[in-house]
Amino acid sequence: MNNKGYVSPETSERIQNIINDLNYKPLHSARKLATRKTGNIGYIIWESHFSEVEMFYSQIFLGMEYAARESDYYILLTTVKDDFDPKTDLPRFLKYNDVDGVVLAGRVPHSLVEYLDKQRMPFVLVDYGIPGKIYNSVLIDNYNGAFSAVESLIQSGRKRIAFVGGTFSHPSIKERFRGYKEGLESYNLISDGHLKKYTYLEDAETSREIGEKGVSILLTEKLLPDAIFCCNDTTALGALTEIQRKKLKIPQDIAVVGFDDIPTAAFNLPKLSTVRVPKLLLGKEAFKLLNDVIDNPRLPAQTRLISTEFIKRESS
Amino acid sequence: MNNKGYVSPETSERIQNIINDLNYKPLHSARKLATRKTGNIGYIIWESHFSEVEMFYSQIFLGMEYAARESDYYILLTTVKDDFDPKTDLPRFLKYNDVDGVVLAGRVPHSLVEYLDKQRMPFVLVDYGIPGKIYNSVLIDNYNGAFSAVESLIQSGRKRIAFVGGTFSHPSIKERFRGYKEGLESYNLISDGHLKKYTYLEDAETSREIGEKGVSILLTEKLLPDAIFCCNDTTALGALTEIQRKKLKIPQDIAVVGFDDIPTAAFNLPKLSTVRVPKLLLGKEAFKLLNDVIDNPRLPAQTRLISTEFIKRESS
DNA sequence: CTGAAAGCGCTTACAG
DNA sequence: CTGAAAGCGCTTACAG
Repeated sequence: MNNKGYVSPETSERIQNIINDLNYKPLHSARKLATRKTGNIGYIIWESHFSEVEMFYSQIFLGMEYAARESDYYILLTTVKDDFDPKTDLPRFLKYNDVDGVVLAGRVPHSLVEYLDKQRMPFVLVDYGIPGKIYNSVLIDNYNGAFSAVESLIQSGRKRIAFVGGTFSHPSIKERFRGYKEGLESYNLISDGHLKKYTYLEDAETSREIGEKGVSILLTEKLLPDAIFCCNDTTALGALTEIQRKKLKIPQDIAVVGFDDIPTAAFNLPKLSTVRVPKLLLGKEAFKLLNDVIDNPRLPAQTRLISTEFIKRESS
Repeated sequence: MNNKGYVSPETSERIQNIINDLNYKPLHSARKLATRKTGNIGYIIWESHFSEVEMFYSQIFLGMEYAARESDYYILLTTVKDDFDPKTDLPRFLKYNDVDGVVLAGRVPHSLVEYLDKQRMPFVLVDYGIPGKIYNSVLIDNYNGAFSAVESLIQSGRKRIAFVGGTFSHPSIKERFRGYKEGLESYNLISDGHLKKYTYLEDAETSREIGEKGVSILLTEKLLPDAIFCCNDTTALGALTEIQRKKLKIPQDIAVVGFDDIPTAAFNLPKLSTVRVPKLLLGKEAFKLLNDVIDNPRLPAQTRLISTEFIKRESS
C-alpha cells in the first residue's frame, strides 16, 4: 500500500483488490502513531491580517489547501495576536507538537520566528522577511512589479508620479518603493526634491485612511502629481476616494495604480489598475517548499521569487 | 490527567508536579488511536463563497477557531466545488474519516448534506437550511433584522421603500424579504402593486452587479423609491454605485440599507447603513452546538437563532 | 484508590 | 519476495 519494499505483482494486485472490495481506508491516527509524524501543517497569520477587508491571506491559504489535497497533509489555520509572546500565546498545534512544519504569511512576530528556528521546526515565510536573517521563504517580485507599474504610467505620458504607502518597515513595501524610484530614475523623471514633494510614507498598517491622508497632503503641492502609485490596493482605494472627493478626474487629472489585485480592485468605480500578485500560487509554492524542507531539514535556506503581472484598468 | 476515575489528592499532586517538571505533553496521535476519536472538526464552505470579496465565512471560521482553542479540537477548513458530487469530490477528511463532526457554512450542496446524514456524521448548518428538512443549525434572525432596518427607514420618513436581492432561493434571503414586507405592512406602507413596482429579485448569486442592475430598473419608475433595502451589503454597495452614477443624492434622494455589516460597509463612501450579523458569534455557536451533537448524537435536531443589530451610518 | 495488562491499527525491522 | 513479531504512546477495563 505504501509502495515500499518488494512485493510481487501478483500479491500486489491481490491485496489491492481486497482493499477495494472492503473499501479499506488506513486509520490515520494509527499510522501517525507508528511513523511519529503528525500529517499536519500549520498556517499562521497575524490576527489583524485575517480580519482585514481583503482576502489576500485567505487566498494564500487556499493555494496551500489545494496543494495539500494531493499529498496527505491537513492545514491547520490559526491567527496570532498583535502582542504575541511565545511564552503564553503559542498556537496549540505548536505547544502540543501537532504539526510537521509551519507556513507563516505576511508580517508575523519575530519572536515566533525565532522560537520556531530554535525548536528546529521546519517553516517557511510567505511575503515577509526579517532583515539580517535568511530563512526559507516565498516572496513576491515586488521590485519588478513596481517597476513595471511605474513604467506603464510613464509610457502613458505621466511626468509627476507620486508614491503613497504604509508599513514602510515591511520588506515588501520597501521593495515596491525601490522599484518605483528606480523606474523613475531609469526614465530620468526624478528631479531634485521629487521624492520629498511627491512621496507620502507612514509606518502604520496600510489602510484606506493612509491613502486618503496621503492624497490630501499631496494635493497641497503647487504642481499636482499626475499619477499616484500606491503601495497596495487598499491604500489605492483610499486614494481614489480622496481624489474623487476633491472633484478631480481619474485618470485624466490623476492616474492611480495599486498593488496586489484584491477582488475589490476590479469592482471599484473606477476599476483600479494594479499589479497582480498570484496568491494561490504563493500558497502552493510555500507548501512545496515546506515539504522540501521537511523531507530534508539540512537544506540551506532558500528564497523563491514569484513574479507579478501589471493589470491595466480604468484608473490609469 | 484526564480528570477521570478516583485518585487521591496526594497522588494527583505528585503526578502533576512530575508532569510540570518533565514538561510532559500527551501525544495526540496515541490518544486518538486509543479513544478512536480524531480530535478534528471539518468546516466546509462553497468555493465561490471563499473567493468572494467579503470575509463573511472567514469570520465564521475564526469564531469557531476561537471556540476550538478552549477545547482540544482542530478545525480543518476546506472548500467544495460548485458542481459537487459525493462520489468523486468528497473532502479528504470525510473520505478518510478524519473528523468527528462537520460545520457547513452558507449555501452548500444538498447532496453533501444528505451524504453526512446518511453516514450519521454529526454536522451543523450555519446560515443555511434545506426546505422540508430539519437539521441542527445556527441561523441568523433575518426576519427581525430586516424588520428593524425597514422600521428605521420608515421612522426617518421614507414612504416608498424598495427591495433588491439575489439568490432568492436562499432561506436567509427569503426571511429578509419577509421581514421587509411585514415591516411595510405593519406601518400600512404597502399599497396594491407596491411589491410589483418596487421589488427587484433575481436568483443569481448576490453581487454588486445585481445591486446595480436592480437600481437601474427601479429608477425607471415614474415615482422613484425613496429608500432601498438590499438583501445584503454586497448588493447594497452595487446599489450605491448605480445611484451615484445616476447623480442622485444619498441619502437625501434615496436611502440605502444593507445586511451583514461586512468590513467594506464602514469604509465605503458613503458609509453604508446595515444590519450587523455577529459573525464570530455564529462560528462560536456552531462549534458549541456541534460539540453537543457529538457528545449526544441522539439529540433531536435543534435550531439556534442569533440576533442582529441595526447600524445606522451615512447611507440612511 | 492504585497498578499492571491488554488493545487501539498502523509501520518497521527481521527471520526465512 | 512473504509473514509474523515488536513497538509507537495512549486509554480502558480489571484485579487487588
